[in-house]
Formats: sequence, structure tokens, C-alpha cells
Amino acid sequence: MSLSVELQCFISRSAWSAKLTQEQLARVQKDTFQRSYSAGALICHRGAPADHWIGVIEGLVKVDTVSKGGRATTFAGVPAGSWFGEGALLKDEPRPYSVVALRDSEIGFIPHSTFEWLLDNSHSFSRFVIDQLNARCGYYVGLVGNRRLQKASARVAFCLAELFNPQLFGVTDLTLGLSQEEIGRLSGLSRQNTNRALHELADAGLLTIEYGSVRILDLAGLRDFAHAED
DNA sequence: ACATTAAATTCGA
DNA sequence: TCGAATTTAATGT
Repeated sequence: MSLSVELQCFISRSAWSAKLTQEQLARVQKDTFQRSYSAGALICHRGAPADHWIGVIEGLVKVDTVSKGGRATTFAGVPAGSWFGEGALLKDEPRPYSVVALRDSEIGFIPHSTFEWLLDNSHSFSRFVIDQLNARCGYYVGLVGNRRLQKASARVAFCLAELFNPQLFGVTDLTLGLSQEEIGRLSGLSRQNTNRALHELADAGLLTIEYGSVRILDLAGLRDFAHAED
């Protein structure tokens, strides 16, 4: 697979590549490949072997499981600019979730062996992965705490705020192209309640609602809202 | 669950 | 190629 300019740019923009040596960077660029997915396409099946570290170059992806009854639970939305899947790679286990493109997306893949090699050979790369795991850990701690406050709007605030977690996701664009139904799945709420919650947040001046998307106005305010006792 | 409205697609000139 | 008409998807109640 040829090295697209797009892919090279994406790699050099990623925080973890900044301190790699020329040799290391060259190997990453040689081993990494890119694929396009149209909206709704399955990127990897639940239970498939975890052969790659996955980067979202463009578009938006979700991570979810589907139970026997066909009910979908979404764990996380992954916006462009982030890398994920290191958990399954490190454990050398099948992926416990499926990955689906929500929009037309460009996805980069770094092979398992290259990933391990970087961990062994680049201190700054290992550090990046540790920080990222730690951030996810913090995310789940926050999530558990957040769930205790049964407030729908707080849940939605939390999920939205975490989508813009700068450690996990190098996002710049504060407009989120997600339908309310999708936001509902992310926060584990019905579309109805999501709608009410979004209006509550909009009334509080934290975001504005647009057709098919939501624009974040006050990220810090969303975080506060997610943790406020009420 | 239903009615409304935005957006995407089709069709005819 | 443009715009009206139709169909599909998202939203509000």
C-alpha cells in the first residue's frame, strides 16, 4: 500500500510521533496503512483478533457491543485525531467490542508488531500509551461517579465533555456531527430523554442545538455540569 | 407514538 | 443544470 500524503501528515500530527527517531518514524510510515469506510460500515468485528492499533484520520467512529437481543450499547465515540484499541493489543486478546464508522471515515492501522516494537524502543511512545490508558481509566472513574447522579442531563454533559477530552482526542472542532439519537446511545438514554437533556444544557448556555449536530459553547461548563450534585 | 421540519434525492424541463 | 416535488431522516412534544 502506498504512503498517502494524508496518512503521513496524520502520523506527524499525532502527539506520539513527535519524539520518534527518524528510523522509528520511517518504520511506522512503512508499516501503517489506511482504509476508507463509508458511513455505517463495520471496521472490526467484536471478537476479531486485535491485530492493529487504530487511528481515526477523518470522520467519526463508535465502539459498541451488540447483545443477543440485538440491543446496541455504545461505549464511546471516537472523533478524528485519536488512536485507540491499545487495550486489546497489550493483552493480546480478541477485541471485546465492534468498531463502526458513524460517518464516512479514513482509518489508519498500525500492525501489532510495530506497536510492540515502538513500546520497546521509544520511551516517549510508551509514555504516550501510559498516559492514554490512564486517561481512559480516569474516564471510567468519572463515568461511575457520574452514573450515581441519576440526572439525565448530567449524563449527557459528561459524555459530550469526554468526547473532547484533550488527552484522549486531539480535537479542535467543537461542532459535533451527531444526531440526538446517536448521543442518546452514547449516554445510554432514550432519544426522548436525550432531547430533553440537550435542551436543558442549551438553556444553561453550554451548547447550541442544530439539525443533526450539536455545537459546544462551554466545555469547562459541561464538565462542571457533569459532576454537579443536584 | 405521532406530528413537524430539515435535508437529501429524484425528476422534468 | 436548475428548481420543484417527493422521500427520508431528525427533531419536538
